[in-house]
Amino acid sequence: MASASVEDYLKAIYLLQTARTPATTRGLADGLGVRMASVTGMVKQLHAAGYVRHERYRGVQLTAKGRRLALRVLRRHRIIELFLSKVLGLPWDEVHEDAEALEHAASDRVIERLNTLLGSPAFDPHGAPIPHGDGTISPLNGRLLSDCEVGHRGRILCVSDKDPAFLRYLAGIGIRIGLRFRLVDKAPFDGPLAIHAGRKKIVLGHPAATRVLVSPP
Amino acid sequence: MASASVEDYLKAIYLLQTARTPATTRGLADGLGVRMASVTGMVKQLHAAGYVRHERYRGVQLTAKGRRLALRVLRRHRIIELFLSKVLGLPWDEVHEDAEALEHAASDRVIERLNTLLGSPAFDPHGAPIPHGDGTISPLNGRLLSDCEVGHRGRILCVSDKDPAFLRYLAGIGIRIGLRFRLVDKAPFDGPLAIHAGRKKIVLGHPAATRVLVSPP
DNA sequence: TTCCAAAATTAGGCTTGCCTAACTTCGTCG
DNA sequence: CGACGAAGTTAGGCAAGCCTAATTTTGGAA
Repeated sequence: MASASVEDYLKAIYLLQTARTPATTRGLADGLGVRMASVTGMVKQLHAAGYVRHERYRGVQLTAKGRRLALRVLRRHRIIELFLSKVLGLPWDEVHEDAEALEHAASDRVIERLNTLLGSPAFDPHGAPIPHGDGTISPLNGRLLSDCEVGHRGRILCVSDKDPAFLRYLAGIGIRIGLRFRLVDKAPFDGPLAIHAGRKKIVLGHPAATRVLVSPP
Repeated sequence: MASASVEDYLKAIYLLQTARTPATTRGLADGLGVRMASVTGMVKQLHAAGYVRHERYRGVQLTAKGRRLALRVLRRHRIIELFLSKVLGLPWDEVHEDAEALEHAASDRVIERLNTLLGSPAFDPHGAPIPHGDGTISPLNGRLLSDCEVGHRGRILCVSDKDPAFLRYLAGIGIRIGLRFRLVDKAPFDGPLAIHAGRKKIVLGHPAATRVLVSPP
């Protein structure tokens, strides 16, 4: 059985790769809240266990085995988030932390029962797809808000679950949204954005905006 | 925050004390599946943290602080067991292990929501009382089957949750039960017992029987 | 092209909680 | 009483995962 740490690292690597950012030592250290030296150490272990490929001074890449485990962890995480939100009635913007702890303690049996109880849902409370039991996952075909042109309209498909205040700010999944202008009109992918979300006008700092997927036009 | 290990030790000490057996190094080592030396080491830590009193070569005793934490852990454990059994539909004799893992990962908030979902239940699936949120617990006024005289009749009030096969064997909480005879008629509290439980005739080895509480006549 | 800051790695250390092996204490039985 | 086996403790070690400090590599800017 993989340790909770190993599971956390694989999940973090998967999430970075999925965001089309290479899984660097720096990125993992920031994402996991540990020092870079700790990441280097754990990466060696993950490599030895066959979970990742690693080229010194380059990032890491999940092997098929690593990806499989990462998706299993992500499945647990997202099913638990949905359970906490839908069944226990916890606010959708506050379930991440609890899920983070429970995902390492819940057995496959418990997870599959929760999945049944929830009706084999396709998405978690933040719009992220729930990996299937067979180790596959359906892609989201939205665009990053930060990649969109000014004037783009759509609906919020998916947001990061890491920051409760940010989640409350965006109001919800499925909300109509429009990109009004970029407050800093420099490079296309830099600086804050102004949007309409529902009836509110919102200004998003870039790091937040990169974590918003909107539906295609 | 106390570690999962600390919580497990305190829970084990509490359970031993409640069974009116002194919490010895041996008893804790057996109950927790570790070596005696490990128990001695951890007991030092528990003492330093103010959870237990300890006299060398005698057992340990919970302080008020230790008892409070033990009851919090036990509350988590029993609420989770009931949830797994009643809401997820896991067999009542198989929920112990999953609860053991989840009790260290579930936040107070999650536990209180589960408690509400379950209707603030008084007993777990094995008939054990669920400690209250305020750190108190209602006593069970039953007798240990192994303490009863031949001929005693009553209902199963509570059984240990540690051994699934044993649980299935006993059929359930509330079942009528009668002590027929002791297979070894030596000292009153020794050797296997023969009982009627429901329609079945059952032979209990002593260690199992000591974990059965029956209602008074 | 060189240089420098950021990224990455190595070396070495700390904590937790477990282990084995060796020793001490306890309590029971002859 | 005395001895012996079980219970308990101490000493020393190990693995996981984190840390800091020192060193190496990289890649972009002057």
